[in-house]
Amino acid sequence: MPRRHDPERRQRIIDAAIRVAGRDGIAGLSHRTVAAEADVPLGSTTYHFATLEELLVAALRQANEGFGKVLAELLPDGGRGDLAADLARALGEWLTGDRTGVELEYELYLAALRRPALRPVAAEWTEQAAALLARRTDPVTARALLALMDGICLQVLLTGGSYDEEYARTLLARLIP
Amino acid sequence: MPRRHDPERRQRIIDAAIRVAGRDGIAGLSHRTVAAEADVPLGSTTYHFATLEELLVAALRQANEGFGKVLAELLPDGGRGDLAADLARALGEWLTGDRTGVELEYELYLAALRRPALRPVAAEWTEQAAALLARRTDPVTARALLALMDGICLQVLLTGGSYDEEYARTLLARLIP
DNA sequence: ATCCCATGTGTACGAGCGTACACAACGCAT
DNA sequence: ATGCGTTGTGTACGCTCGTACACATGGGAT
Repeated sequence: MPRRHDPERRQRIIDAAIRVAGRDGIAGLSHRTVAAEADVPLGSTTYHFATLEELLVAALRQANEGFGKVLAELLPDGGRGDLAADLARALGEWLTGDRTGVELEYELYLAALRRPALRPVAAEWTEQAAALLARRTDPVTARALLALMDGICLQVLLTGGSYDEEYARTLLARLIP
Repeated sequence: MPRRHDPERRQRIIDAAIRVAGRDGIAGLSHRTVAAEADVPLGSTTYHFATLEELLVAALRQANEGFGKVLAELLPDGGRGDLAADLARALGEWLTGDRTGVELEYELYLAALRRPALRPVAAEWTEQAAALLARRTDPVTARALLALMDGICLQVLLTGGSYDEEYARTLLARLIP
């Protein structure tokens, strides 16, 4: 039996959970599905994560850390260029190609509505993003830009339509005083 | 045995489903929970709605119709007053007191991300609201205002914080050209 | 009055679920 | 080497679920 005393067992389970949630949604996440995806026995997931919610929190937190890094790259600090254009481009890169990440992000948002345990994770993400944006504008505008970006993302995801970067740039620009 | 051949049986089931979804979330919605809430036998819900998704669609569609009416009242047609102020006030009335309606609305969004069958329902709601707003501004601005309102709602719901109407009014005003 | 069929009801089945728990294996301090 | 505590594993229990289906019932066309 290989992989006995696997030092990264816990991490492998988290990674598998992210894959499952990205593929089937949070609803498809169970101890069994994660165990199968991670190729570990059922008892292993229950050992490392006593409750399913604990596993969910760990997975979503790690997923969000990844998103934060991406956003930080797309929003260089020194830039004094057109903030609206930068954000619109960032949204574009986020929404084109593999949308797994975005979908997971909004699933976290909306799942947090019903599960208080997820509230802090969602709040962390918002704070982090707001702080990044606040380097280029005032805090109030930063939060407003985030709100508008959230709304635009939702509209794109829900209508299944395509993303119009120029449209987003125009509207974001209106929010910047 | 009362209520045999209940002509409003189907409607009563839908109403019960809305109550259940509002209380426990869409996740808490099952044939059995709805049947119990509606005080009808299990077989009755499966007869009127072959699949659970069918029931979900019917319930959310009806819930959204209600929201549409409320929004129509809050946004009188003739008004040429301060649109941003009107919207901020509408958001306030929506977010204060019983938040069941708002939560259900965003749960619909969430569910629609993963269930294509719900996509049209969510799209309907957006179209309807956009049409209402377009009576007071241009269509592009209308959609942008909706997006920003969605984002603000999410932030309020997730941070569990209180709603600042003046803050919302200021930001909405920036979007109106 | 009779018959048909939409409607209503109860029960059963198989599956997946979270969780608990007894037991196995192994690193490590002693 | 020996014992112990952490880590890993397999199985079982009780529950809820969606769905299917056989049977009951009664309104309305004939």
